[in-house]
Amino acid sequence: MLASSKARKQVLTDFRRHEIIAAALKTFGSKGFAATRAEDIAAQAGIAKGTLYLYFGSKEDIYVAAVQHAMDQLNERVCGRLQSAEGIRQRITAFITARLEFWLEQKSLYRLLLTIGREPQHRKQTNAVLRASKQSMIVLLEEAVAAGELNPQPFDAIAWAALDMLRGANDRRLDGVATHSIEEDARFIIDLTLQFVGYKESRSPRPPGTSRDDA
Amino acid sequence: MLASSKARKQVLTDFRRHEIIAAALKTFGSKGFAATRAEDIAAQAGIAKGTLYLYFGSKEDIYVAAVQHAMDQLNERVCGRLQSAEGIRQRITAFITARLEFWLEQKSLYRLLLTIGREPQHRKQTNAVLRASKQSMIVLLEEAVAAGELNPQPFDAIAWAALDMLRGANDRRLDGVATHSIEEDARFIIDLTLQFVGYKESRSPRPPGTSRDDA
Amino acid sequence: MLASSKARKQVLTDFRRHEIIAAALKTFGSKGFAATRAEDIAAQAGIAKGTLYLYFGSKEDIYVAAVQHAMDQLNERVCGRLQSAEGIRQRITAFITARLEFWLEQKSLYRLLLTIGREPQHRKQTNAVLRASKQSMIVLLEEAVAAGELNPQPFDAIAWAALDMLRGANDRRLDGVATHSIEEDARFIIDLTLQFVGYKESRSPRPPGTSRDDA
Amino acid sequence: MLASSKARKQVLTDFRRHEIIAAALKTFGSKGFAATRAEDIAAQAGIAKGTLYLYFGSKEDIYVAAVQHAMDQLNERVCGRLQSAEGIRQRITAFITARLEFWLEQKSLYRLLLTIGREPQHRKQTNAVLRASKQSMIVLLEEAVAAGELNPQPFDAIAWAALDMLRGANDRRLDGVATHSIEEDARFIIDLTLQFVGYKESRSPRPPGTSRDDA
DNA sequence: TATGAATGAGTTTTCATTCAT
DNA sequence: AATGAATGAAAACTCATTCAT
Repeated sequence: MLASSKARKQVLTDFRRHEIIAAALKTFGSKGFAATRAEDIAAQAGIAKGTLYLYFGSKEDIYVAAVQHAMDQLNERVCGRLQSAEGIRQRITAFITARLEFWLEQKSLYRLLLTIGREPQHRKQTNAVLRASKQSMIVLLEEAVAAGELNPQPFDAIAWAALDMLRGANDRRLDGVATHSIEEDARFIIDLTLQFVGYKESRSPRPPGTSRDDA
Repeated sequence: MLASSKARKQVLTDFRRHEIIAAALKTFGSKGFAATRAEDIAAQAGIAKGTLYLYFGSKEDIYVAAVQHAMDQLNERVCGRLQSAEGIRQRITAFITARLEFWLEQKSLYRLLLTIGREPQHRKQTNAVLRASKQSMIVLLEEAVAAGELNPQPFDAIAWAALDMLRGANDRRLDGVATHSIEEDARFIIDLTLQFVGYKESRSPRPPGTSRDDA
Repeated sequence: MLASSKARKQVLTDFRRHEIIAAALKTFGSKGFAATRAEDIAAQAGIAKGTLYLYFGSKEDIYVAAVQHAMDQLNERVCGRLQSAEGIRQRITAFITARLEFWLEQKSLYRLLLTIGREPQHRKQTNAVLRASKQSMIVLLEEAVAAGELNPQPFDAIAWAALDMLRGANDRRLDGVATHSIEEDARFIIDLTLQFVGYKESRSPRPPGTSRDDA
Repeated sequence: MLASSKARKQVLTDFRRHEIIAAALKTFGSKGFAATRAEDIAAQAGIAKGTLYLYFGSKEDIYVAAVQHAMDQLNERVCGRLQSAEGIRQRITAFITARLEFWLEQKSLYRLLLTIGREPQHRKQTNAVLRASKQSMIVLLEEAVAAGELNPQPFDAIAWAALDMLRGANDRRLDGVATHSIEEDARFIIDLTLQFVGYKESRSPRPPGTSRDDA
């Protein structure tokens, strides 16, 4: 009974934290970090200023939590997409497209990462997030090697390159200066990436009972 | 005499402005824009707080001037490099390398552009700067078409891609997480770009009637 | 319950605002407007600097509120006095005396009106206040005409004259250079005014069933 | 020779001081005291900021000098007018009219006296100025007594009253809310004053060989 | 003597954070 | 737990005054 009460309390706390994070994302994203007052976030969340400090230690803490939350969401989204994707082309497409779509929905957070995320005090967290993304991409490519779709090779550089292009595409889209659709952007990045790693379309993805490198 | 006096005054003013810009770059670069107080810049420049406002109208004005100053320098540098470069490979190499080197020297400013440069109020200037860079790259490629080194094709996407990769390389280098040398980064970007636009080394750049690699 | 809570809050807010106005009057009055820092007012009110801005938007706002507050009080005072006054002599006496007494008690505010009240940006409000006073005086005289105590005539000039003398008397009293008592000052102004408008004491004020002009 | 050189220097210094005072009057008058920067005065005077401090110790000093200068001018003007005026009516008319005209020309200074002149730190000088004016008026009336135009009586109150009305007329004129011409204002004040002191027009001013009080 | 660049104390206002209710 | 009134540190910017030239 006591345990259940505690659990219930925990759920409530989580709920409040989440509400605050959502409000923070909206507000930070539209006004920027510096221009957002604690009160703005509270108002957006429909609570009082003081309540904020019951759930977070400071404005910065809220920022950090918001980023973490968003990254979790992004990962979830990407994973979901990858589940139903087969073959390196489809999988990279899922990886790229999910990211383009996600940030388009999360403009606010994206802008946040672009600005305050690069201020000295947050650079570390931001870099960690980016490195994680790159690592996921490498894993994708390694799996393709394992599946016999690609030849073994160092993937570090091309993974960064793909993410860099992805970032550029995002920037331009969110700045309203994009000239291509999400699909076109994705297609371009994927083509360029696959071309670079020497992928041949003919090598059908995982045709059962096929040996790897018989080019 | 009067003219010379005026000229002397102008020189002095320019000198002070430049001193302030230099101090601002250093301070903004290490503490970020928001965390830098006008007084910090003054201290770094070795002048009084009030003096700042004799040369600039506001903290923002200093930022804008600093960016302009740096862009001028960058352009000068790139132009210088291009002068002595022949053939598309050499020219793109110059273009990329100059940029990698420049920002490595101007870490402070680079960080500035990454943070405040992306705040809503500066997005426009920053985007203009980026678009100008992309345009330069396109010009480079078009010249290669004119010289018969490349086939005509739309270069917009690949130009953005190259700049995106360049930016990524810069980011990682300035964040201290780079894993390659400037030369390697440059080489990678150039290779990827040229490969994408269908450049064959054999088509020797402008030495008429000479073949390079005839594998 | 909610209503009562809101009401209580309103009362508290009004109380604070009033406290601040009182403190402002004291401080402005003794140091002048320009020399008074926001912090001085806060200190006098026994609150923190920032609290000021919870109740007023700026130093100027406090000034405007203080003037409004005082004018309300003055009007109330004068009205009260007029209620129990009969006949033009008694009524003008009430009108003048109430004003002399009021400003003697509100030295601070009086000084405020004399200084900042005449700065270009406040001239309008100040003039409105003065015009309202003059209008009251005219009404008084017109009522005496209606009551048959005075002959009809233009009262504008004499009303201004009376207020000018009143102001002079106030100035000298508050500057500590007055040579007469309030009663003497009042008596003088009233005599001069009534003499000018051709008032004869014999004409007893409103003796019922009496015709008007039988001089 | 040395003496002449010193004298010449003195003349130059006086000239500069006067130029500065003139500039100060113009600037203070239009912008108010607080809003006028030392530099504004210098610019108006066509000299450099630093030069100001060669002739005056501070902004306040300039203010004090400006007031003194203006009062000297006013007195000169009034004296001039009085020279050619005979009889108490003409003389008071001269006294009042000269003042109305003078301040109309010296709006700037008038406004200055109305605002900063009443700030605590200047009240003393301002009051001295006012008292001097009142004293002049009393002298005028006493002379009329000596000339047999008026009966001896205490003139203090009526002198203040006249000056108060004068001030009111000036205020309204400079605030642009005057409803009468200078002549009408003057006439009104004079009539009221003379009426109060029991002046009879028939008593021709100084008709030789006439006794005083034969009412 | 004249200058005007440099100074830095001083002012208003904002807002993250606390804490009594 | 929730509130929001109160706090006061901090920051941008101004301008009277100084002083080296």
